[in-house]
Amino acid sequence: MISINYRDGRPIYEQVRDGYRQLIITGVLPMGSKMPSVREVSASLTVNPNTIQRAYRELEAEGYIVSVPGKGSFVAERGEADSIRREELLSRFRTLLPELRQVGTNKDTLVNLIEEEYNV
Amino acid sequence: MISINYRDGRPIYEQVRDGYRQLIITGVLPMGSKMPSVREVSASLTVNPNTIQRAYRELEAEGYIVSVPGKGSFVAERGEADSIRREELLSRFRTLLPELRQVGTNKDTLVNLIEEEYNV
DNA sequence: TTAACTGTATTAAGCCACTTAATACAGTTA
DNA sequence: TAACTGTATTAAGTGGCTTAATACAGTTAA
Repeated sequence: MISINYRDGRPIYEQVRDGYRQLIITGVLPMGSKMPSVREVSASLTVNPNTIQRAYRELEAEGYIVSVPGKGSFVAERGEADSIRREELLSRFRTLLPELRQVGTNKDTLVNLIEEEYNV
Repeated sequence: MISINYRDGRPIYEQVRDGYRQLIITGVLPMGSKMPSVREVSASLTVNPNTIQRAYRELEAEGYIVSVPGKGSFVAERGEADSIRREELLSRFRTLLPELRQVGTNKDTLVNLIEEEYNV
């Protein structure tokens, strides 16, 4: 379902977390669908179960999945999870702007990039 | 001159590097001016000299300062350094856009943030 | 009911980046 | 000459990430 990159400096649990978050946000994993079990992901990626557990724990804290002992983990209803994530991304966006301006980035350059993104 | 935050998860050398880069970009440290010596910063922040040396080494690699053994480190001419940094920031900006869109961020929200930033 | 699954928790160990520490060397400057 | 500068090296400590080996409780299908 997802893949990890050992040359990536980021911890494996972050790569797993971000990978599944992306699958959920893009709708590849629809609401209510069952996530692969911790042990399944662990086996398919040849990674310790504890590492996957940590990724799932964080996804649950973010509101993207719901874990039920004995049953499994399931993709949660979105909405609140998205708004939490949106604020996080907007915060990074706002941080980026003054820095871009300081190094001489043109305003139109940025607006054009946005136009391109939304005109697809 | 700058401060570091131990609760921040980022390494100290990154905080020092980013802090001085900011001082240079904003013009607080003008072109050609002398940077505080590695030992001075080390003493004022109560941090090992090697840690500061690493921050300076990276700032020099980025083109923001020039270090001369025996004389000191000096703020370099900007231009090339800024363009390297600008591409770095633009890359992050481009990465952020599809993610923001996916979680339902409105295009005008982003454009307005840019307008505000540049209308100051 | 039993067997095989599920999430969850714990303890111990290893690895590696970051950091500290203690020196050392060469060039510069007052 | 003495005190500064950047730079380099080696050794050790710390903490986060990861692995490993279990264990427990709840769920589910045979």
